[in-house]
Amino acid sequence: MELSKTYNPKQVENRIYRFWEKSGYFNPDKLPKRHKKPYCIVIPLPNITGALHMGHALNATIQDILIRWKRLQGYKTLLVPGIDHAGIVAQYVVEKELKKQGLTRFDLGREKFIEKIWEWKEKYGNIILDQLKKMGSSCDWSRTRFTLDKEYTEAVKKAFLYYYKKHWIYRGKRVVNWCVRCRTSLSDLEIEYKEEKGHLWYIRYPLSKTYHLKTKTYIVVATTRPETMLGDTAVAVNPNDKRYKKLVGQKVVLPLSRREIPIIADRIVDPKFGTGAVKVTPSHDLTDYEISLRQGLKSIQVIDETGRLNEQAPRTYQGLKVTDAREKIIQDLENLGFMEKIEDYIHQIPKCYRCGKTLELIPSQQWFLKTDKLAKLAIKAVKTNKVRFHPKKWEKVYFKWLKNVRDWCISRQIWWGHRIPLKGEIDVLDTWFSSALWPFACLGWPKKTKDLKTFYPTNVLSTARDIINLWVGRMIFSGAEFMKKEPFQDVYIHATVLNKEGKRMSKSLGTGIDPIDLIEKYGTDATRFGIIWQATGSQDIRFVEDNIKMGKKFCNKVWNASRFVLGQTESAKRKAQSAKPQLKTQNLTNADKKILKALDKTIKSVDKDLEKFQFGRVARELYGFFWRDFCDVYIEETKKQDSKETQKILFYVLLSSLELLHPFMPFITEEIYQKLPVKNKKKCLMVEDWPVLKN
RNA sequence: GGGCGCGUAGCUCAGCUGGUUAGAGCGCACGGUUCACAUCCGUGAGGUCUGCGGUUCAAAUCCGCGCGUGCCCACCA
Repeated sequence: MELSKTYNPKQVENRIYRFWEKSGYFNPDKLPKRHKKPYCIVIPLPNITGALHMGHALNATIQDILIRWKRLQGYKTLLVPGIDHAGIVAQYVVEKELKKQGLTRFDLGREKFIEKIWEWKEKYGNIILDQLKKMGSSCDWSRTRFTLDKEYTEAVKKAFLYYYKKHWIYRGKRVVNWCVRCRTSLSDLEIEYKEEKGHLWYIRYPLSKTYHLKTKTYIVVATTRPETMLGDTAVAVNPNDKRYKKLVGQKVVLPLSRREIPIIADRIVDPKFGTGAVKVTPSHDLTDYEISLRQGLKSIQVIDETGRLNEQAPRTYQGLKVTDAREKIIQDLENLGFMEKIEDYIHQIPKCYRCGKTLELIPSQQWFLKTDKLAKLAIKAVKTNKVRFHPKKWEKVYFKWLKNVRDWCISRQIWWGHRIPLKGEIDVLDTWFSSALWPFACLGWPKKTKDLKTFYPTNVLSTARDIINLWVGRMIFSGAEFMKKEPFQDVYIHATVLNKEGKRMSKSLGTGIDPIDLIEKYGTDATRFGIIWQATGSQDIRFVEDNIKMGKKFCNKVWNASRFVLGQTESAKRKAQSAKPQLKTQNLTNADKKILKALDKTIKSVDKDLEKFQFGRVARELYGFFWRDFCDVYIEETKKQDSKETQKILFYVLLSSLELLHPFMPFITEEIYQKLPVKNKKKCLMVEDWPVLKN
């Protein structure tokens, strides 16, 4: 039972992973009987278009550390894997494929197109799960769920109809964010703002009684979007603005359209911005829409769903794309003398979070979920400490959104997703509507399954900060509403992985690093250890490969120390050592006592810090203990002392170390364990007993 | 505009509720080992802990302001 001279992760990892899968221990039902108390984590649903990036690698490691640690402690552990159908995203990817053949989804028709996405899903949908396996994740693959599978679809239907009967879902024509490329509405959270250089155009709106410009009988409005003026239905000023007091109630004639519109007063207008007078376009601006509701203004839609000007616009602009219409309108305004001045202006432009296209705001018939009561449930859950954020500061982000939340636009005009379960409806639901149900739907809800009873509520949710509102908040209120219990106790928000320059890793920018490449180069254990080493506090991680190298060297150290102990322990070759030897305290040397004390201290702090999600700190503790205390000091000391006790201690400390290290570097520790002559050996290190304090 | 972070050795970062000569990994210099170590061990150089001010017997650690930097939110058109 000797260990090879060097550790070769490539030869070991696949074999060990298959061995674990065969053991059945990823499945809580197949764990030894003593594993009683449930401990469950549901993984953040990766979407079917996804590939593993460093953020996933970090999160996969974190979740697996927690699960393996609890499994060693004798918990009945379950890590639930799943894939999200990712409505807009998946549809976008497949549409892009079609485009290469010169086709659109409309050429194929709904049925055919959905078939295509399913085909695509079968082909690529499991890639990310395979990559999680490579990371060593001990998910119970027999419980893998897909958010569009039959049972999950039932859960979504049930949830929708429940809200519908409760009158929390309603239909209405509202101004929504609209992507003209994806041809669908988007929720507030699906918008990404991008800073762009633009202009602030100052346009003269002449007073109607004197429709001419010479005597300065006009009011100047400032706008970043002159083309929307065709849909203006008022000009608004602040009620306290003395400059315009006399004009309120009068009318102006809208240039180009030559419609008469009123000058009104509304408190939302900031007198300090621009000229203090703002054009009001209720159909294409949210603030303006709200003004129109307050003031009873009508709404004229001039931009249609394809991003072109419609028949409500003057004939010369009809059919033009928004950007072209803008050019022409600016030109016309200048020619006619309506343009006062133009300033450079940098502002945030709303973009579709998937295709990146600039969004339009247009009035549209959509389904909404009332969120006031649900938001209160979500707030209460955290306020009463039923759900705790780690680090706590993220509560602020959470509360802030929930306190200002608008009703949730849950309908999407795409084809890939859950059909709205009402007669005659052709829209599908927002992907996040289904993922909000994940912690209980993945366990079988609405059926009253054994899993649901055993594992709900789950214990920890570990995820990235950018979906605190998009996902975490919605899971919390869904759980509170449907299960009458919050879906998890602890929410761990892990650090964001940046590149060395401090920029977010991004495939499109070419700044991403593929963890699979690192695994190829250094092995999974080294990659896990290296990335977790940097996961301290909530500080974002500037990824450097040096840490992975360090992880590899550490693996080498663990391997060689094990070889040494195996070689030294003569008796080990003949008979199994007791995992928990009776150590005679009176015969111990100072070095013996010291290492045992250091081990106890390490066990204690590892437990304590894992409870607090201090993963990086634990990695350092383990590293320091094993390399410095055990290898550099104790092993060197044992070369000078010779006794049976020493051998027992060597063996005992090594075994305990392997157990402690196993959650962090599962493969190498399992491989070594398999070669150790341990008395009452378990089938896997994975289900060994977690070390206990000696004193 | 509001909010949240960050700024500690050449690089990436630890340093919890303030208290002995400020730590790790990588890198660097010197020496040793190669009978656990595709290496490892030992020793060492290197930091006015972003700047200024304050609280304190005592501050990298708490407070204020400035500078630099990153992120999130927002109905300044």
